[in-house]
Amino acid sequence: MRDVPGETTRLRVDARQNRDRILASARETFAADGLDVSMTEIARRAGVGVATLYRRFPTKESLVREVFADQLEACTSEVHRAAEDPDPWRGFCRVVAKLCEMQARDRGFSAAFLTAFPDAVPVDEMRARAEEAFAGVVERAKGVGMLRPDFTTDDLTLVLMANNGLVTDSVDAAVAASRRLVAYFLQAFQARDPLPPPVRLGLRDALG
Amino acid sequence: MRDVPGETTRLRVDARQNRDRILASARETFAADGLDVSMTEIARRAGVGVATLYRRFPTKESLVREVFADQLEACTSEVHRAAEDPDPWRGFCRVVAKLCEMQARDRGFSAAFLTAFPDAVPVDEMRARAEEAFAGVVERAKGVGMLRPDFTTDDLTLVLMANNGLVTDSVDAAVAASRRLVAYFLQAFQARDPLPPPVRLGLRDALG
DNA sequence: CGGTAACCGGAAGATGCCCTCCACTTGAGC
DNA sequence: GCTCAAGTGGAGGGCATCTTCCGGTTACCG
Repeated sequence: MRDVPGETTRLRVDARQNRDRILASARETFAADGLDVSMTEIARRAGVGVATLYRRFPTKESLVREVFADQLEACTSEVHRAAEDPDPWRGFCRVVAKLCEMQARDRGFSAAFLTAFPDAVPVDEMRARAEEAFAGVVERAKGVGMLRPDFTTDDLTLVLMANNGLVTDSVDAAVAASRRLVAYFLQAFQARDPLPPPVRLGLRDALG
Repeated sequence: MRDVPGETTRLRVDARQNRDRILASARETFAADGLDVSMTEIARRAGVGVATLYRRFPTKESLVREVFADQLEACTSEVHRAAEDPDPWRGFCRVVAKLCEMQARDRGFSAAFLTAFPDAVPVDEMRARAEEAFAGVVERAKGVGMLRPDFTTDDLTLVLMANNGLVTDSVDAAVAASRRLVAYFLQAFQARDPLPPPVRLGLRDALG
């Protein structure tokens, strides 16, 4: 009762355990079967009643958001890591491959990321930051002449949506298909006849 | 009453008209909004009661199958046409582009084709015949050195599934995205340094 | 033109989903 | 230990969907 409003209320230990079990169960189930799983089923797998589930997460959307918040965070950190790779092209390739693999491994994630709840605010915000970082990756990869000049950051969305279409029964099959897809994409994205990176020559150098 | 069993019973003219209207309405609605449209809605748009719809098509699956039967036929004929293109690489490119565009234009089609009712028998059968023809296209395109040797016919499924992921609000946006996707794919599929087509030299020619 | 079988539309049954209500239980502080 | 607010589970409300039922209607055939 005496807690600061707006701050997360301290939960009773059993409630805390139930909450954790719910999140774990939801994560697992969403990953395996996508977002079209009933709340009843999630509660059943977590070993709690459906009311317990709804007290913690007032709506299914809030549950989905909570479940995928950290995955989304992992995505953006992956982009930021790529932005700091000393080899711009390698960074670009790695981030594309990594994002696609994450998507392929978790069936619910891509649905949550791309289609399900497009007006989830923190998603959009984080997405915007990631996109900004990705733009940097793109520019650097173009700068060394490895990425084709007509590549745009929107093409990442294209890749992710395409990758999202690779729905299969088993996760392994999805990952394998995704890998091949990414390999094709990266070859298409590579500049036709990659030039050696441009060098900025000082006059001193030129005059020996 | 006096018709050969196993043959399609002759319908009364009003029933025939209603059946046609149902099919037209379903085609249109599935194309625009995908397969997740209620039978009630389809009946409403066709101007008939839902019972009429169910008398003609005992289940939703049967309606979907009937609606997309001819689209599927168009697909396979597209593949066969490509198999007869004098330029193998052009035939290959065209069939990939054409199939993807058809998919992008009709939102329900790709769903019906790839995911919704995977055990629809005529679908599988027709698919098998189309795949056989496509294998010929692939071989010829490889033969002239334009298609990379490690391309397999399964990659067409990869392309179609990827293309299927490009779900957008408007059809035009989907088609545009699909076009760009296909362009990327075709560049990736092209042999790295395409050789001029191999020629079979007879000794007569060589000895002048 | 009349009989009848085929046909029709809308109401209602069955199922599955998200979510709420409420009587009962339990952990936490004194 | 005792109190009681916080927590709990399952029944069921509201809604949407696919599908069936049934009383009234209509096209076909002789």
